[in-house]
Amino acid sequence: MAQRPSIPKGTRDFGPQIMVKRNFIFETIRNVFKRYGYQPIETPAMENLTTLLGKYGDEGDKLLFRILNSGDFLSGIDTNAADFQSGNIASSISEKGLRYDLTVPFARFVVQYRNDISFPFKRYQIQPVWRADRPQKGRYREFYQCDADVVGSNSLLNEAELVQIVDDVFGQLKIQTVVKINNRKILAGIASYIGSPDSLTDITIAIDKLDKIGIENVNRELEERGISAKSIQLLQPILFMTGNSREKINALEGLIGTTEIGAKGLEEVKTLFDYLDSMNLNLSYELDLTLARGLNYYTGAIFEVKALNVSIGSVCGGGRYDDLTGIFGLPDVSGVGISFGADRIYDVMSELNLFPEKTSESTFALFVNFGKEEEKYCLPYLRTLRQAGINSEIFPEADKMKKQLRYADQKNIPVVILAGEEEVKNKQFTVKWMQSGEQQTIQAEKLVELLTH
RNA sequence: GUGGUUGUAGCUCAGUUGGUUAGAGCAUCAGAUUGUGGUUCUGAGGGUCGCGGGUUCGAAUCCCGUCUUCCACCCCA
Repeated sequence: MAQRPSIPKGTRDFGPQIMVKRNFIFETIRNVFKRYGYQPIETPAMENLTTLLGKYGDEGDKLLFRILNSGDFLSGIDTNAADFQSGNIASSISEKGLRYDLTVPFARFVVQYRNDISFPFKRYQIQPVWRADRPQKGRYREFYQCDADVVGSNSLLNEAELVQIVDDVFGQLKIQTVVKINNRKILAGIASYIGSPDSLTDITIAIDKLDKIGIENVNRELEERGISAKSIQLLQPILFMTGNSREKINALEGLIGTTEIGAKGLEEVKTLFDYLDSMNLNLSYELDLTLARGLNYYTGAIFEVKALNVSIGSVCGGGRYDDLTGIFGLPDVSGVGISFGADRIYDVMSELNLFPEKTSESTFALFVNFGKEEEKYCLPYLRTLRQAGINSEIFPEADKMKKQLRYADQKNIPVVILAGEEEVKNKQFTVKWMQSGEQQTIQAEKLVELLTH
């Protein structure tokens, strides 16, 4: 009754060759995080739904994977009731869900361990998250996020530092990127300026589509969403705004600078750009008013990093959240963070052929196995090589040499060490360099020396 | 969640208006070669034609459902 094995939609297996590359990405990001003084934490794959629900907006709630309660999950539920529908009983039969991102679990963590944490707290976290989205290229249902966050500090220096981290990471990975920067307070200022403070989300969604569908369609959509003609009129100069980041900021001051929240947002952005301008970054960064970012909890700066020259969208995103911990009972702790999408970074690097050839994770030397006596002869030297930090192995059975060399060839092992009857008798090894095919016979005690040079 | 798309050997793909026992290349394994891989030659194994149902004398081929893939919308890493 063997059935064809498979894995759920939108999930993937990773073989050894792929894992070497994935680990390269993880290690690069992890090392940068450490360099900036961030400390690691991990949280469970599943959280209580009360922790997760309502943090990501209606769309986000729909994309949460829910975990069915164990045991008789229908006990206590009237299956004959008139309102017996999935929507109504969902909360009764499921109380846990897979995490949707790392930021919300982190906020929960901070509140829960507030007495053990000294602020500002800088943490990094590299773990998978799950979204019940419809998969596409660069969009998976299980993927890794690499997050760095600072909580307990309002300073915009943190925002600047995160951009620096982005610069370091993508610099090391050799990916060309642009950081799009916006500020929720500016968006709120725009909404307030045009007299529709409650329509902030409608307006930002509409602005976001400007490039795609054009000004007329955007205006029509705003109208359909119930924005008044006067508001739309006031919005036009903002939609048509051109120039570089500084010019846009200056232009905005004459418009939304009159609103309290808009003025605050502009001031924050100016400060951030001042910091960034003094940092000698390699990547480019720009104010992008069309950047809205759906996550509900952002209140200040928002970032999105796009890789240049590829079809895949954003590879990194983040922003400031002033009251995420407040939801869990710890008010007045502001945080700001950034999240690298490892899987998309992988896709970008694949597409652009950016992975380095060399990998330190594979085997360097293989002892060919000629039989029981020869095995015994090799084992102490195998141990010595390993202790010297050389990745090495012995073929586990005395198969044909052809097969053993083939194994080395396919595993890309550069060095093969042969010890047959002759070598054992003379306390020697024959070392074969696979790439050139050259081989040399040396005294056994010279083996480590030869291979470490 | 809405609309479209894809699925034949491990991989990339052929497969005639519906017609015998579904093919090729690459990969795998074995041999040529008992201490030498990549090249070459010879041979072999490997298929519930995504899955389930229907139409038909007969289905990889036509119809319906379902799963999966990719794409657009939505949203996002």
